Amino acid sequence: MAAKAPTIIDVAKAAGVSKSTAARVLAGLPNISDTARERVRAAAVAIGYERNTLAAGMRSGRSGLLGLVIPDISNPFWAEVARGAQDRAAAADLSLMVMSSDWDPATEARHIQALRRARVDGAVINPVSDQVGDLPGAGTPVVLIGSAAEAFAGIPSVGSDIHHAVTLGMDFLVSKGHDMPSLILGPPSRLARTRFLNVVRRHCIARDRDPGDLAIESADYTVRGGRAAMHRLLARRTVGHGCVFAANDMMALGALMALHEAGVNCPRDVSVLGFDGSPIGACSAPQLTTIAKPAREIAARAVSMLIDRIDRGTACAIEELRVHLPGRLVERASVADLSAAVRRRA
Amino acid sequence: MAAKAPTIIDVAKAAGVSKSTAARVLAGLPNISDTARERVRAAAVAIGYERNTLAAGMRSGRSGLLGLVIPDISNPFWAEVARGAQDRAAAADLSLMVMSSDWDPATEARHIQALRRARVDGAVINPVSDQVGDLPGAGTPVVLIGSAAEAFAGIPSVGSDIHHAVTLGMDFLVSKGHDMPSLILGPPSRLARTRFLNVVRRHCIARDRDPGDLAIESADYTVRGGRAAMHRLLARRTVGHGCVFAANDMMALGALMALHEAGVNCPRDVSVLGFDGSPIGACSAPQLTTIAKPAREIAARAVSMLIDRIDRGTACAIEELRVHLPGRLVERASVADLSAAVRRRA
DNA sequence: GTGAAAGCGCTAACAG
DNA sequence: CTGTTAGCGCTTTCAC
Repeated sequence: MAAKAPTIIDVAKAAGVSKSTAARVLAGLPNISDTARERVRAAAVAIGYERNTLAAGMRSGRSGLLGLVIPDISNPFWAEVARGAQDRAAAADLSLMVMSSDWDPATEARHIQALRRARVDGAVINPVSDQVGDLPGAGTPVVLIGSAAEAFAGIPSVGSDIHHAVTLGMDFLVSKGHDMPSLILGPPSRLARTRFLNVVRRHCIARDRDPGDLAIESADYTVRGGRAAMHRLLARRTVGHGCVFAANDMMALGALMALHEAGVNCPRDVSVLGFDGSPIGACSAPQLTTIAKPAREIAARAVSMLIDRIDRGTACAIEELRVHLPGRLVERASVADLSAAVRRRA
Repeated sequence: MAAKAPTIIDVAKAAGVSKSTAARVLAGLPNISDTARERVRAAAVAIGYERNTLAAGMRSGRSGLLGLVIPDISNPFWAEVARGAQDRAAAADLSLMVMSSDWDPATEARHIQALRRARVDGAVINPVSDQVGDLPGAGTPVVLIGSAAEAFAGIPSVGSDIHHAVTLGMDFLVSKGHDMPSLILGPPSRLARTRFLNVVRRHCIARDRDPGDLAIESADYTVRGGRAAMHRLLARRTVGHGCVFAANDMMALGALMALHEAGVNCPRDVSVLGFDGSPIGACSAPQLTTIAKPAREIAARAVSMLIDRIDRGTACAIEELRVHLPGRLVERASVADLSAAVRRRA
């Protein structure tokens, strides 16, 4: 068993200076003689000193820790978010604690409590619960991400522009000659679902279609859920399912599986449009056409904003703190071009 | 701005007892009068007290933090590992810091330094560098995961039994009537690659084939890399590529893409066998047949072992601390059954 | 420029 | 059973 980790006192002793001189050098403060700086640096390296961020944080009130709470780390989209946040945090020399809430408000609450206890300097959270009481430890800066974020008054947020993104998808479907898509949405209780659905409804109304005719199935944002939902959709024989718009890529992938299992050819018989832009969508067959959200940028931006708030306090007006990043269409192979087919026939 | 977080002193004051009595109650120690316990608990809840784990850790020498260093959080296999570790850590009321090394030794080193500075109580690491100097902060318990783990003498490890897993794959290919597979392996410098390759070689020798005839391409464990490698393999016209064995699922998925792009039907013309058991393999077309490694169990086991070592010190013999979990064949649709075809013809 | 001293919030010995 | 007293390793006044 190695001896205890060397402290700043050990460094000071080895360098023959006082604790505070050593501290100053190590913190890179000015007003230090070159000799002292030299000797302290050498001593630190020599004895393998590594600053104890816990102890430092204790005194300075900064733990150097950031939290990230996302719904599902095994979903490649959220994994990308984690990557983006991680990288941005590391660039600021901050450590990130990533926690997966599993879409469960209770788990989310436990994670948030853990972050509070760890005295994180701030947290980026994708809220699962639509109503949250004390998301942060009172006074801890928080930045929300995701489509439901704006529901929380007074908390800054960054996310994709869901109205724009869904519209992008609907317009694309129309441009390819599709009519109203059937929908595979997330769990009924989620606010994100409502927002997604409402954009679709608005689109229907604008094109003189009855939103009430929309075939809708709900799932839990997983491949398995999307697959089951697609099967249910197929069982509804009264509705035509020329195309399906899924609210995330995992469910879209599940829909693809279901179609394959049911012997329905995609995109020839049924088209599928995803929503996320998971890199993994490029591996399905047919490759998934999807609306990509800039996962890494969203995360990086959220962390930047968080760091800003930590440093500058809650200075800026909240209105400036609603960032919307545009989605972008990634056209691959799961949506058929009916317009071309129509043209060909003519 | 909210006031500073309440401390144990605030609780004590509110409950009308001393700091240590409050501490005892909060720590659940015995020898406390029911009245005191009652009042402290009530006071804690009333003022919203939340223990400061940093401060606590400072005194007790335990930070309550665990580290996990994996190569790539966006790879679903490693995401599963993260999940497993996270869950196990949470069960022990420990927080986990997950870091992605990106297969880069320098990044890995930085992450490990961050963990050391955060004074994690222990860390689970998948070593990227085959030779590592001071992996842990001297004295910090470490458990290694992954196939290269055993190369580190004196550090306990848990991983899949790579010999068993690769053999499983080779035997399966043979049972389906395939001969020697072409290989898509990881980067040349990685120890894991050598071990994988050597099992294949041994298999060749046992079946009177010349290992020198093996067609081998290297990639970086990504979809993109696997795809490029498969294209290169296809370009080698001198070798027959009845089947390809990839060293991880992402590369196998990339191979599937390449095959599709080249107009080669899988599994009819070329079979592909993966290695990992990423859940996402079920979404490709054809669905990926693969050797599944128990990601969550590996991670959970590693964390359990780590906690054990933290609690009990470095007590047990290292020999007992090499855990190998068996892989398992997940037969889906990317490997053709040539034996059946042969039988049918007869 | 440098050192001495006072805590940050908590736990762990000690006494009572 | 409970209160008092030291620190954990660091930062941060405040003197010199």
